[in-house]
Amino acid sequence: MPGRKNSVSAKDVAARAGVSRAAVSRTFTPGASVSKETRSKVLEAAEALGYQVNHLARGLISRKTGIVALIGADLATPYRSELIRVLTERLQASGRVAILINTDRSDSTVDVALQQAIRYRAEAAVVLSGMPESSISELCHRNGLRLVLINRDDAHSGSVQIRLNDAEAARVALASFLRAGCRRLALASSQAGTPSLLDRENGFLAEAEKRGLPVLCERLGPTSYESGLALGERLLMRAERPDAVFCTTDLLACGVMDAARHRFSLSIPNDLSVIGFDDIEQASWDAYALTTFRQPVEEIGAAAVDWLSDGDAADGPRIIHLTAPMSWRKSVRGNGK
Amino acid sequence: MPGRKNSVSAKDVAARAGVSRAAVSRTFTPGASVSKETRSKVLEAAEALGYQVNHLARGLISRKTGIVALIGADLATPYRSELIRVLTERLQASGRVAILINTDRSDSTVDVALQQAIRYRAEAAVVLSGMPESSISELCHRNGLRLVLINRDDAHSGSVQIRLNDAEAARVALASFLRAGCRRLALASSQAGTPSLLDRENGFLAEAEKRGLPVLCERLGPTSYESGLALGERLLMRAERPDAVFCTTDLLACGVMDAARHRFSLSIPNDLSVIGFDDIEQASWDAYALTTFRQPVEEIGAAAVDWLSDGDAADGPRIIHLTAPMSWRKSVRGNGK
DNA sequence: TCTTTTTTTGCACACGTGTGCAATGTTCAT
DNA sequence: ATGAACATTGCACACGTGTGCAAAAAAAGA
Repeated sequence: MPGRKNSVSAKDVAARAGVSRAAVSRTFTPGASVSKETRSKVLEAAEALGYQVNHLARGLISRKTGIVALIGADLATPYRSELIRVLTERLQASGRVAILINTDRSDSTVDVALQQAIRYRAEAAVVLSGMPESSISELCHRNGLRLVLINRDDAHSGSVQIRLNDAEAARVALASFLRAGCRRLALASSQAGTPSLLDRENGFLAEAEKRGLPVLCERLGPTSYESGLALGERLLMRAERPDAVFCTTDLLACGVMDAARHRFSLSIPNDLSVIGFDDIEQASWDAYALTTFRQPVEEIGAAAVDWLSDGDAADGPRIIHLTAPMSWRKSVRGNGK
Repeated sequence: MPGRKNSVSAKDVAARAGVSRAAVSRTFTPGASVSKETRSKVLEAAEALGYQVNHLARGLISRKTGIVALIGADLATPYRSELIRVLTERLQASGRVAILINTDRSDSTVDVALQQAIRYRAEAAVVLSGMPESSISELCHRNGLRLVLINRDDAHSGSVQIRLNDAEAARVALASFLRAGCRRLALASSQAGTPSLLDRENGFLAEAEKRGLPVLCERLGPTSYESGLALGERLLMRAERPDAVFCTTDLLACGVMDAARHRFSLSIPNDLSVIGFDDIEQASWDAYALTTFRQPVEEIGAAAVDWLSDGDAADGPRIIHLTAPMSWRKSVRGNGK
């Protein structure tokens, strides 16, 4: 009588098929020993009753829940949402399921998110932003929760980091500006101060200093379009106006470009060259045609899921390095050669 | 010895605190009867061991998993990702957790997504796009999975629909064009043919017909920026070029605007007025300043989560109507009055 | 046909938790 | 001091599943 209670269980199916409950369990367990005959009887009964294996109970006994937590802030941001799309797709393809946990920008909420992941016995947590406190990281390790840290540093045991060549990309950006004939350089960033942002900032500044070039530098607010607008206004109001701005994020770059065009009537790239980072979808829109560095989201997703599937192949901390290739469009003078 | 196995359980905590396992369970169950003294002993031991309640086991026994599935396609789209952000936030605030399931645009993948939701004994599934087949919908009902359908029609028992005043908004768009002095009207939409898109299309066309006005009508591809570009080219190549385009989606509108500006050198709103729908973030960017209708995402999220919390207050099918207010910017001539 | 090998099946236990029930300990009014 | 009312605690069962183990059945070999 699975009728009006809640959900139908293996016992119900077994009763209807006239077999033991174990036979039902084995039918839905790949590689278990069931005869063709009972298998088909079970499948028929399951179909008729609308039976679905309870993954919670299965995870309870087999210690494999198939759950992976995605933890991050600013989930609706273009780059972040794209990354989430890729990760969920690849996790599903590998038979897992993603739970999505929203944090604000404070690190402490990352900690409570991780605790939530532990409560649901997630196999792993992918941290997209913010840094777990090291004590929590230890807690995760003790509870068998593996950690994937994207664009963070300072990993602990039982976790991977996935990192990009941020500093290198920033150096390429600088070289591109110089090749285009730009001389009054500027750097625009947010105040978020995440490791990847810092690498981009420092990469750009260090290279400029090595070449003895001054850089106009502004940092402002969160990483958003509005911050970009404000950054653009601040930079372009300066006495000697920059003719090239490296923005540590495409969102900032879009804001800077709009400020230049609509509030200073400048033409891009004639009056101002701009380079961003992330290659969000809007960067390819005609209104921006932004030269930028492409986040290798597919590769990041593949690397993360592959590492999860590797079992305990490498138990120590690991670092995976990926590269963000330049995507040349029309926001910098010349053709990039 | 919780040491090197997997995770620490209530039994371990009980042993360390010198109490029964039931006491541990009660300590972490709000409203259960525990003395101050044992409670603190338990909490101390739990802290020391890094104990986290196993929500899977808890859900198994109490039939309340706290899991809600979000199911949809095009997860990285601005409107979709914003909705997901709101839903995850509100679900978390109500003590639940969201699992995110990606589908492609075919309805059959929605069905397998729902089965996945059942397997994890989700309390409810929020369907953001695509339509579950009615047999699957029945399966959900039988397994106690409640359904929230956003901008779909044809609901079954034990489910809510959340719908917008799409047709009404389309009529307002038409009226705004006329008030601005536009006469050569056009409609741009994708071929997705979802209920909300159809309502917007038909609302616009029906109102135009009632007033005896012809409408240039194009439908093309999926709902994306690229489709908008192509739609813009098609419409603006016509012999008598439209001076107003209602786009059923902001993404389409952005494409149409860029086509008009960068491929036909038209000025907006002087040569062409544009109205969109959704109010994605980019609509407010200076490059677009798009007049559009705001998706009440916060209200949608609140309505969905409230309905979940209502228990079985209303068991029959329900429909919640929300309105999308107009957001007046600068892509239509005049000031909207 | 009889023995040996292999496959299939059911029983029973385990996973980690919530909770009814009875027993025990505590408070309070009389 | 005594009984009643009450708070606290432990036992044991239940939730739905996977799987080792032994029994049974089937297949294979002689």
